[in-house]
Amino acid sequence: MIDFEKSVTYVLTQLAIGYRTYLEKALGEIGLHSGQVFVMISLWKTDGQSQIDLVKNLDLTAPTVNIMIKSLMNGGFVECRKCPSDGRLMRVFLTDKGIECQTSVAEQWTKIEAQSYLNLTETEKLVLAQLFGKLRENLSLNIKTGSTKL
Amino acid sequence: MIDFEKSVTYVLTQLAIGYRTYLEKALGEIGLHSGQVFVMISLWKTDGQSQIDLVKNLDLTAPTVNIMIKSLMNGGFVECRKCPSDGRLMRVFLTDKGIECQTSVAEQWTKIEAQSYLNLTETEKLVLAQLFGKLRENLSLNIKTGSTKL
DNA sequence: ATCTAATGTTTTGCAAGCTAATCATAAAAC
DNA sequence: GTTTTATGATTAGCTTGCAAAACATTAGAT
Repeated sequence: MIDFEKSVTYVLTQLAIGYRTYLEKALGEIGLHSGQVFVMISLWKTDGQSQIDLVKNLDLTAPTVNIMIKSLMNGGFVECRKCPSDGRLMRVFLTDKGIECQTSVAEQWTKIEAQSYLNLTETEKLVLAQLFGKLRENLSLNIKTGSTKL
Repeated sequence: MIDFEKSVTYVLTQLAIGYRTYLEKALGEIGLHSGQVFVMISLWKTDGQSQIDLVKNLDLTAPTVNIMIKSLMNGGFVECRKCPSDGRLMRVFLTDKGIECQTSVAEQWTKIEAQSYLNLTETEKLVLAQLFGKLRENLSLNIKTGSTKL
């Protein structure tokens, strides 16, 4: 019988909950939530994306992104404008507030990274990044091919 | 400026979403959901725990566990009995169905693990476990001491 | 030009996590 | 013995993720 608690699935899931808690606390003062910040990260890279762009870039679903954008609009971080050339598209643009808060977010983010890396050597950091890459490959393998059945 | 997308926080969060999706699909036929299965894993180890026991063992909050137990009761996986010696405690016991499904869950879980490990050597598996351990330490550090402020 | 397809957004309804507040019971103080 | 305090369970309300279905608009077929 498999030892659930030592499995990647188990440990990684637990870690992710921890990271979410950290993010919530770190972003609370800025006015962002743990999920919304990922939308911001994508917009800081490429402003004016449509929802479907964000869906693809963030690997989330349309309803998830849709709701997050609404919250971000309420918070004054982004604003939406219908694309004039294609009425279906809703382009999302950063407001000044949305642009400016990047610095604060980066600060908080850097602190969490530093804490994560507390007792890791440079080599270990590299190895971790590599292993994460492999895990991601392995998982997305089936997703991309569509054969999600296990 | 920090490269958000290459950070542990970012990558690990994305991975966790992937694992959740996998779990949902793998457990769907069994009738369990991705969160509930962690309660089951704890009960398979120690049956008859109270909610507060589960909260501590799973590192979750009381409301989260409370709702999961309700769902698990609805699904017929567990049943609850008030502790006769302490009326506050609600002990959670596995039903036959709850005990029996462990085999199926282990099967599915093993498949996900196998897929995770597809292109990893034995050494890499060990290193990954070690690194996960360190991350967990680093994160829970502040949590345990109470100084959650960043 | 019209009808159908496809594409993008939104709504609805669920599960999973949280905080804060409430209720029930037990333990402790007095 | 009564009151206060502490503990465990629950409720209410939020964010975040999903699937499925509905809606709006564009593109394609005829």
